[in-house]
Amino acid sequence: MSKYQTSNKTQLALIEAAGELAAEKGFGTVTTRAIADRAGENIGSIHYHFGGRDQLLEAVLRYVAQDWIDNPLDQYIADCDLAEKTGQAEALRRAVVRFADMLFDDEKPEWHSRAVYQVLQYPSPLHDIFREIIMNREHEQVEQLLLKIDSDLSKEMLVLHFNLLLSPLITHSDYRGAILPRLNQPTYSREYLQALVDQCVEQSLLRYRLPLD
Amino acid sequence: MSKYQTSNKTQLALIEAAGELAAEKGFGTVTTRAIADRAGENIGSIHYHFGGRDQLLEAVLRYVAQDWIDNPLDQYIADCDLAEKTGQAEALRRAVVRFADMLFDDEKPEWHSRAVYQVLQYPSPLHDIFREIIMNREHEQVEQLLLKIDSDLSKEMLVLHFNLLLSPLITHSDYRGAILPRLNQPTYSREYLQALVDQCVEQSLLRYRLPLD
DNA sequence: ACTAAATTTAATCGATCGATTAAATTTTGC
DNA sequence: GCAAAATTTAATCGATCGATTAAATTTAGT
Repeated sequence: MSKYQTSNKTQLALIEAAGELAAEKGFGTVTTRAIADRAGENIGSIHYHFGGRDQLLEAVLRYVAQDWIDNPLDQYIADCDLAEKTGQAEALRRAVVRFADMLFDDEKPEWHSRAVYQVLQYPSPLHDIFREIIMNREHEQVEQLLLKIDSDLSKEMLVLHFNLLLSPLITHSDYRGAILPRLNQPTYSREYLQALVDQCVEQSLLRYRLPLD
Repeated sequence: MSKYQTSNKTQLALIEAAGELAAEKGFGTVTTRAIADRAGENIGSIHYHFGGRDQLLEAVLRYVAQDWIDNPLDQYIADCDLAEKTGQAEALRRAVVRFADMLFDDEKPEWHSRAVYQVLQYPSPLHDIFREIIMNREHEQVEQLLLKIDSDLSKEMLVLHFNLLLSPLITHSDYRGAILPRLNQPTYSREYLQALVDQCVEQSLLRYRLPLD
């Protein structure tokens, strides 16, 4: 298995087609036929390469997860002096910028961010896999930073503050289909995203009484 | 049509069953058989009373929407003097409290809030209906308040600030299946929700330089 | 209680789902 | 370029989907 060159190309085409469709219609409603059609491949190849529909969707999740794993927060804030208030403020900003990059960077296919978070909405095997391979790591990275800023935060409050910091980004990703029409824009403009990031950063800097600049 | 007493009871049972299932698995994956089974009714009744699966799901949406329509923001902040900073601050708090009540009040069935926002995630007829009957009204109410607080806000920035104000509540509703396990709690505790609301209010009071108390 | 209308029920329709199979084709090492 | 392995393909499987139908039952006015 997986000996010939064409195998990889087929698998990638199926993953990308499945990811696109999942982003458009949701993981639960994507059919093997629609995937095969968009990928220009055969239904049988889904089962040959992945074992079935569910395993292909899991592969989609792991494919996107790799992008998050390859860009850990640690490497974004490696040169920040977390002992200093100004270093903490800069690290907080970079945490927001990184998260926004992961969700809105237009060099990434849109389905990367669209496909990811939705699996958290309902109980499913994919839900558990996502929590294990992405969400836990993301929370731990951010919570580690928040603890440097305020060591009094309990485990409960760390969960809350994770959401206070990043939920505007998450809602802008999840509900872009509802928000963009209100903005009369086809995609978020660079200026709008900049304002979004700035406001996320500012309100957290205010919350932790860190220097605004 | 709709002449006998039993008709209303059957329709309500079907709406509630469909709402529960939609909240659990998503609108797209709910089947007529599952709805009929949970409601203790017959599949044929779905088509008899509503015309089909899609129309029943639309009825579910309108049923929940009525709860939002019956509790407009205006009546929550009617006695706030929006000309005064303290009145603006109090109105902002009540806007957050109201939204949290709509999403987390445990006197409402959980599926009310779980079912609502998910339809905004993908293009669909339900998506458009929801935007028309709920989302536009909610945005207008909050944006009207925000304009009283800061009349310089552009239409674009009003959209952004709506999300800055309320997105922590939205993510806590949408992702409760992912957040609650991190809190090791079956449901959000009263204390946690209080902290969530307080933080939402505080960060917006700080943003608009309104008095904290 | 009778009757006509409204509602509920069980059975069945064609379409489409994920999955499987065996044959056809392509790829790679030699 | 040959042979063996890997991959792709088309056809088909049973299960389940939303929808429909006609018969059975229930309801409400008289």
